[in-house]
Amino acid sequence: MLQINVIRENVGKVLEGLKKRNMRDAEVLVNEALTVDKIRREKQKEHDDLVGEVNRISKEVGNLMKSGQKQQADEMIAKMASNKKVASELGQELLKAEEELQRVLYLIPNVPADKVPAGKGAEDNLNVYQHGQIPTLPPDVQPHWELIKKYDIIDFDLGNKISGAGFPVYKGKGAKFQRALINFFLEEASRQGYTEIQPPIVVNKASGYGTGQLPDKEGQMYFIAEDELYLIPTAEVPITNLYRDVILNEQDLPIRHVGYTPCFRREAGSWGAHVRGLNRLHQFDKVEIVQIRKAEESYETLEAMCLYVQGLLEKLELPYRKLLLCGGDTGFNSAMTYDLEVYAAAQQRWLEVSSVSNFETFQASRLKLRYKNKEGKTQLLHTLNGSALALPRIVAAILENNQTPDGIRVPKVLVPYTQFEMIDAKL
RNA sequence: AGAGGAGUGGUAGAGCGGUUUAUUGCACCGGUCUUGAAAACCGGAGACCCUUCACGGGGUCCGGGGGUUCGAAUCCCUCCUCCUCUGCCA
Repeated sequence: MLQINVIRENVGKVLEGLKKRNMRDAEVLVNEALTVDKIRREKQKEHDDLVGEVNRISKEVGNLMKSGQKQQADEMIAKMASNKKVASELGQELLKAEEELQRVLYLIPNVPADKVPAGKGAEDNLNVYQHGQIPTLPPDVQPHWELIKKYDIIDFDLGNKISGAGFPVYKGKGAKFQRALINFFLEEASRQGYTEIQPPIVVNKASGYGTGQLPDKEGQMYFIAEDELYLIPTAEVPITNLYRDVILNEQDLPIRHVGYTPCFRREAGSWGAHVRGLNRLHQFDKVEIVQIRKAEESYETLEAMCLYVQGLLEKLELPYRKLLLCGGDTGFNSAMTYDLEVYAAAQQRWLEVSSVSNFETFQASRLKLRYKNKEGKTQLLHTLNGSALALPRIVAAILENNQTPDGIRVPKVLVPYTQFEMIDAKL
């Protein structure tokens, strides 16, 4: 959520930034917010002045009562009755204005950073870096959805039976490979100084609002109506919300966390032609890194986090490219996002495996996540996160790129975790 | 899940309708003393909103929400969380 005082003081810059997102009604929303804010401030002042007077008179009544001047007290009470009524009405109006302002602010996305290019969608993203050789595979190369059947490691039919589409069952070496990847990612992050967190995988409404999934992505999360809980779409939600309503001390910073969780996404309306096999799932595993930083160091941190994820891809021997997302493709909450995509040689497609974002104060202002600086002033912090990494497409790329006549070659760095070097015959 | 008890500032813990602008201890910060520190003494300290160039002023906050009252931390309703006992269960 953008802060209203920031919008008020930088209308031009905010509008110019939002233009890069190629969104139609930015100006309308911003103007609406400013109008409601003006009303809110007027009501606040009227209300406070009146309540202040009522408070003063109440105190006098107390004194009169105590000194036994009941009649005079009663007179003052009578005189105050109308003031009280007006104050209560003003209070209602103020509340309404505040709610209205909140509602509008929730609809305004983050302002993209200066470096973010304007653009409509994926075609306008900037390819800023590419690494690794695109593998040349023999003509009889198989896509991963064939390979998982050949070696009986991931079973979509079984998942269909017990749950539904998009809930695969991992079996044998397939299951062990998942576990190996999760452990590898967690260990690598720990070694870099990230503190491991194992959070709940359901969250309440307040957490959904805290990181911005609500109200923007209401229909995209699984919801348990009976207990009013949401299945998390990413570990970002519970981990970042650990710091909701928190004022940190400067010496507590920076905060660096890593966590593994399954992630749940309804993906309503997003199944298309290229969605096969592991490319898109309702439930998948992901290791997420989260950082909380002071404003002045957040962009440096974004680059560092990105380089860390790139390092993981290099250790896994996967060819990848790094995209700086354009305004239109940058998520609602993010000020700047890099996507990392690996090349899956059989599909001959780039698959997004990580998204690393700086949210600046957008989440922090919803979360009320602040720190006390050296001067003793409380300031909003910046939040950042990135996938490090999401498993299914990594698995897809490794299966496709590393296939040999004898089976799938496990990347060297994973062998200590898998305890096997090839995914071949059934276990 | 049922019965009972409890939620107050960083923490412990008083207050249970009107000198509460929330007592006090500890922890914290500043000062005096000291070469420095400790001790002692003195002082300070929260968050949010509105207003002001600023100094300052006003309002809100005692788990959340609602109510009673001229006046609520204090009384009532409701929800949440924690503790004890009982039940159930990985």
